[in-house]
Amino acid sequence: MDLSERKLSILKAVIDDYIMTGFPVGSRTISKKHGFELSSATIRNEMADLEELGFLDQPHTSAGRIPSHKAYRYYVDRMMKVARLNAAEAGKIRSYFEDRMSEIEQVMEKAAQVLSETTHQISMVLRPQLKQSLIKSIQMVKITERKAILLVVTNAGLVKDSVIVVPEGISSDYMEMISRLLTDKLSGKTLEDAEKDLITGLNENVRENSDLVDDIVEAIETSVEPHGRKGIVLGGTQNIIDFPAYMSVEKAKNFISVLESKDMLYDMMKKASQLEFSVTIGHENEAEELSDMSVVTATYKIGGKSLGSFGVIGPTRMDYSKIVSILGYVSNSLNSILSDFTEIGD
Amino acid sequence: MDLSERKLSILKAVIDDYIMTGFPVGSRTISKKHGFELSSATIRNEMADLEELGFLDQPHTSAGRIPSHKAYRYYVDRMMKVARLNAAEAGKIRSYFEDRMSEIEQVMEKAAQVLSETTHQISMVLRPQLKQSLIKSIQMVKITERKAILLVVTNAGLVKDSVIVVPEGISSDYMEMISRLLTDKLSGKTLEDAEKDLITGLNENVRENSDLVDDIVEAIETSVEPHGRKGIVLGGTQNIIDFPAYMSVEKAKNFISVLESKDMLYDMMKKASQLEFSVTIGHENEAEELSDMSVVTATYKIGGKSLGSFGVIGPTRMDYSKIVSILGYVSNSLNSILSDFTEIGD
DNA sequence: GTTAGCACTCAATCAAGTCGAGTGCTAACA
DNA sequence: TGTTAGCACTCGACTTGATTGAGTGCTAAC
Repeated sequence: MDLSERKLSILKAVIDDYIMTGFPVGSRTISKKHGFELSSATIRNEMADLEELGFLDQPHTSAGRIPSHKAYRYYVDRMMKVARLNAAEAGKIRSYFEDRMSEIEQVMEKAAQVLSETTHQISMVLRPQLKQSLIKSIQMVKITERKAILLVVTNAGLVKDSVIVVPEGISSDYMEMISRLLTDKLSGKTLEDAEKDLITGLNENVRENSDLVDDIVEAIETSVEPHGRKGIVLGGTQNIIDFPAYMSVEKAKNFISVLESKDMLYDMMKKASQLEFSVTIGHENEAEELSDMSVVTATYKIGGKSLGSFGVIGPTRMDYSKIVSILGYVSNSLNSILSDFTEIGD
Repeated sequence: MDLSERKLSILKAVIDDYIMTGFPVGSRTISKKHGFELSSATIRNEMADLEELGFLDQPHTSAGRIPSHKAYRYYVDRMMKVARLNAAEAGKIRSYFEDRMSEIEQVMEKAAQVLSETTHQISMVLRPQLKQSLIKSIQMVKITERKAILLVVTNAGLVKDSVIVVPEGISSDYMEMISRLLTDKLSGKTLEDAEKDLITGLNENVRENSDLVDDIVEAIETSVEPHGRKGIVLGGTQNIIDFPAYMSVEKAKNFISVLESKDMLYDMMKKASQLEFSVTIGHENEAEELSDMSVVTATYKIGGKSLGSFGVIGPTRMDYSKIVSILGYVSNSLNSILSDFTEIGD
């Protein structure tokens, strides 16, 4: 089935406009906004034809037209030009795939997940502040010809286990040598310091493998500041549709954007990590935006030290007793899991 | 500030009822549902007092009462009993923390995340079907006194890297021996078969360390069927609030529950993994529930073989051209990342 | 084939009216 | 003095009807 040139361009205009705006498109709009040299009446005639052919639908008599499923199909099959992504978007996608999660990171994600699913609220987890943890050892293990796993073990446990590519022909012995070298040089230092040291001090010893060194440095870097974002993991943001105060889509979006900026949450959670439990109700929240929300938090420990907090946020009408008991259980679970990471005895 | 016994129990009844139902609570409700031996009029008097004291609010003159923030605070501080979690809930929480993600799992999560954030739709990623991948080698590496990392390498790359606890006093040499033993015994087999073999065949050799064997079996188990759930990762479910068709909260919840059951999605994605790209619009979807949704999918390869698919789902009104180009880019990224996992040369 | 003109349609919006859950108050009762 | 029945009152939720205006289809002229 072939359409005339003109019908085609009108159809395309309708589809484009509707995809952009979401409102039914009228004949006048087409003739004005899309630069046709035709009057709205003419467009109307053509649109009537397109409707008869099944490409356009009319929600009701006096509304504009919207593309039918058939129109989308036609558009996808025959009219659509697939643009290349611009650099910014491509970069964004790439950066997502570039960082891996450490064991601890994973536990944080799991915690966020389980909290939101059991409480039906939005959950928040503050990542542990690892900058100051001390390195115990660094090991590289060859797993295939050109791949190795780098393990960074600190007094807060295993914080990084990432796959790195190694130059061909490196022996297991050589790797072990490097591992020992790294451990000697860095053990006892904080992750933060280690990062600096590595860049300046290591190159001489393994100059011939500077790519490898770069990979190692990068791995340690991302273990200090994973993702480079504020250290909050959110979970269950879809639960917002259960919040009665946000029946209006407008408000809900607004709140979501508050959550996503994360600054406010970060400050809150940071403060909360002082107290084993905290319940903040409505106006007690410092932030204006949260005056009809409640926040319940608890803390987790790594190596006996309270290193971070987690909790939920939701409407003041929440089942506090249940939530507190869940938080308590999760706190225990986290402490025991995280202490598993930490070795006893030093 | 102390309240009379009766006021207290009325306040508690209001809070409990309101937390349950979400509707303002009337005096009649209290006197009936909560088993008071008082008439509604008496309750009304008490409620009027409680309102004056600031514990109850009235949305408007002729409505029931809702607890004020002050009431919640009082409740949390003085009245609330924190129950112990029942076994089912505790179990659910524990099971979340029990499984770790393999490298590949992580990549899947990242893909879901980046897709939903760039397209503003709900994203779906089908986990690779690994049952049939062949084991290349198995290695255990001691990282601290009582911890080791178990690495399972297949022809689809590294599929599992989990921390396991080992009995005290096991030497690195002994571990290397076990690694070699496992590799000899299992290399060339599929993960599925390996699992069965392990349970029956290995115990004799390392009988004294049956806990260790159990851990290893479990690790391989979860790499075959991670999480034990249908193999779909969802992302960006909060984007549902941007779907105009789901302005009504009722419908939105309904759709979310369709998503969460996953059966339908699983079948769809499984089918989609045959085609490099697919666009399914509106009624073209087999499922009734999705007749006003469109699904766009693409596939990823591991070791040159198309092992899974991913895509987005949203209202038929979506920017197909942009979405297809994003999917294309993600497909390329995934292929190159996943082929990094796979070693060249066998 | 194109366009101006005009009657027509129908969702969206708003005002007025009705309904009913729940209240506060009063007076009687234990 | 505390409790209760009775009743007028309030006000949001819902219904109904009128109004508006964007956009159409059709006709007749160009």
